[in-house]
Amino acid sequence: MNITEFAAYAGVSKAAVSRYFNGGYLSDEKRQAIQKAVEETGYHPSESARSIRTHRTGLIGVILPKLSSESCARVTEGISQITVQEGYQLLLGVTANNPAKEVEYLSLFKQRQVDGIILLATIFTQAHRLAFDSLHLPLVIVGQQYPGYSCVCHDDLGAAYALTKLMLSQGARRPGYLGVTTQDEAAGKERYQGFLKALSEFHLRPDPRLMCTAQFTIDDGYTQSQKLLTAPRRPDCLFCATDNIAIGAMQRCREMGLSIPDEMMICGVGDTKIGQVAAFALTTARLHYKTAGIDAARLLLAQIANRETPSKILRLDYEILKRESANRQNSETM
Amino acid sequence: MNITEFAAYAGVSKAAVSRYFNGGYLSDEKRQAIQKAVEETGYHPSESARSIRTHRTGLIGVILPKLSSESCARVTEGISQITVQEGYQLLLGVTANNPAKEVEYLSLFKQRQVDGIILLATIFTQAHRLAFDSLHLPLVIVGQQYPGYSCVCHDDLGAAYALTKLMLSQGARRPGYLGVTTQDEAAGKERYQGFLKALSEFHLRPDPRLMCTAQFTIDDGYTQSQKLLTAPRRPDCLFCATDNIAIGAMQRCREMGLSIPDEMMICGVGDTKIGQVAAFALTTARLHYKTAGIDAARLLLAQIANRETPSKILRLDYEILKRESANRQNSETM
DNA sequence: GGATTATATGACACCGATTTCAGGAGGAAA
DNA sequence: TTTCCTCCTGAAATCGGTGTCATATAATCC
Repeated sequence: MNITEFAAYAGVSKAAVSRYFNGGYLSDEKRQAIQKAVEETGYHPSESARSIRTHRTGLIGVILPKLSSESCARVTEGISQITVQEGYQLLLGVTANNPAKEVEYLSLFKQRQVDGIILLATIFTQAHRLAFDSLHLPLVIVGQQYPGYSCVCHDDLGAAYALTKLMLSQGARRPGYLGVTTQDEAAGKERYQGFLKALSEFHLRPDPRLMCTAQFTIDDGYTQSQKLLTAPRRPDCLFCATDNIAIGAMQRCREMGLSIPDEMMICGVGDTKIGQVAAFALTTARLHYKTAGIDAARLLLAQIANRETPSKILRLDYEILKRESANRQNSETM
Repeated sequence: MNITEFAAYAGVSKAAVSRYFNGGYLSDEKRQAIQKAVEETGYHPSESARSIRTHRTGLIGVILPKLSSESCARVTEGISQITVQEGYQLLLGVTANNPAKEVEYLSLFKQRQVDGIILLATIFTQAHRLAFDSLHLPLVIVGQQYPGYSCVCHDDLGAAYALTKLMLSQGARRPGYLGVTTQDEAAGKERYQGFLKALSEFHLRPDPRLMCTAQFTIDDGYTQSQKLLTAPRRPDCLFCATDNIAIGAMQRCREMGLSIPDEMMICGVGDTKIGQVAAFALTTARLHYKTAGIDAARLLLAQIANRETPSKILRLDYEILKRESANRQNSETM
């Protein structure tokens, strides 16, 4: 049923019906007639038709690498919470960790004329720059910083620094590093720099033989940790760029019979569920994923409503959770 | 830029432009002219405008209780994989475990004229029945069975039966049950029946003092397990309706100093990451969540294309993963 | 050669809404 | 009584596309 039929059914004009749904002068008499007709027919205006006139779709695009990653899911849940309150609906773009697909979704969402886009960013390429600049749409980036656009990100450097320092201050002197690609500015480069900063504070030189990168998975944490743990002089503590990687490394340590935390301390970053229930509860930095989603959504809505500058940077803090995996009860120093 | 402006720019008629994007007779000459103009201007037709005529939006609605639940995320990832291939995009409705919101989203998505809906169902109410019947839209239900509609579900009864039997056949004689509300037909009622079936096969009577329900979380598994584990004669094995609950219960066991699996065997259902890395690797039934998403998407697409009956039931099987938490090396019987 | 068919074209009606606009009715102020 | 404002109304234009249709040309068939 369309507005013309419905208006006839209700005995009013199309304009009156439109005013009923969108506000505008309308006598009580007609208002009630329409309300009654709505109840009887279940009529509701077509979103497609209305967005063709209003140029707003009530849609927000969310682009993310993987749904089954707890951090992404939590960010998205934060986004959903806020946007739904304001009557928006979420359009999902899952890239399967393929940066080219991020760009593809930007354009796909643009075609669909979403009102704004939130990008859970991973790696930036030249194509990203072009896509951003030709987007002409409110955009908020989560997890990475990118000049000229609104971003919500974590204090990756600070968290990595604090965690590494925590291990060093408990006596570790041969720190190992199991990170992710430095193409990822936040989880790769920033956390690496945090690690280095802690080392230099303890007058330690980074040892390339004790450093390695992995994918964002438990499995690869397990696989890649082998090189480090079988090195001639193996590390006495291990900073891992994510909880998943840390869990994988920890499994390897258990298999090798290394005692945790005495022979080997381990840290992750993120504070996902998995670290809490591991054989040795994982020392990690809690990152505020859901808050990031909430803040990103608020920033985006403000941008849509033109209440906010389109390039505001929000940096969320972290919280160190000192648990078994890096907690030496009889540590010499604290 | 709209089609009229663009047609003028390219030096052709509106109809030619439409044919360019939708197929239809078009001379090479015009085709090239339009292609050139597209490259120069970046023009693309408005989805809203086209769906107003075609009555298809290229949108599929997915309604789910929680994004940060691994099982939901995996189903959704399966859905995304298939639908994206076919050029559809996903509209997300997160209900935060509120069945009323499921109904709300059904109507919201209908207003938006999505081409179909996939519902990761939890609990059915009277309102659901009404909403389903007045939907008039392709619909596939995942995780539960509902007569008259296409469903993709797991063999919940079979999995629970097999797991319980696995524990009983290793010598357990006082089985405990930590389930979820039986309002949930699949995870609640079916798994409960599977548990009972195994008991009766071993000529055991269910003991109400050893049975309890919990929410779907680790925390509540931990909380609710207390009653069972501090019962006068505590159980010697525990069937938990989900992995999360099992992990919570296992934490409690460790704290109480119960040796696993000798004093207490534990099972979960689902095979989520968390069970694999727990202190004692969790015995569980792998449910094929991603496959469920894939199948549901295929079913829905077939329904949209009118190639499939709207009430086909798919029941996926399971796979028992016998791990530490319920694996007595020296078990008397197998 | 005439009939048929395949290819190609653009004007125009149409999809289902919103918004403008001209104007009517009623009340208050001058 | 006139003027002005507010409240209310529906016809019509508009948004940006798609689909139909009448028409034209060229190729093919008998």
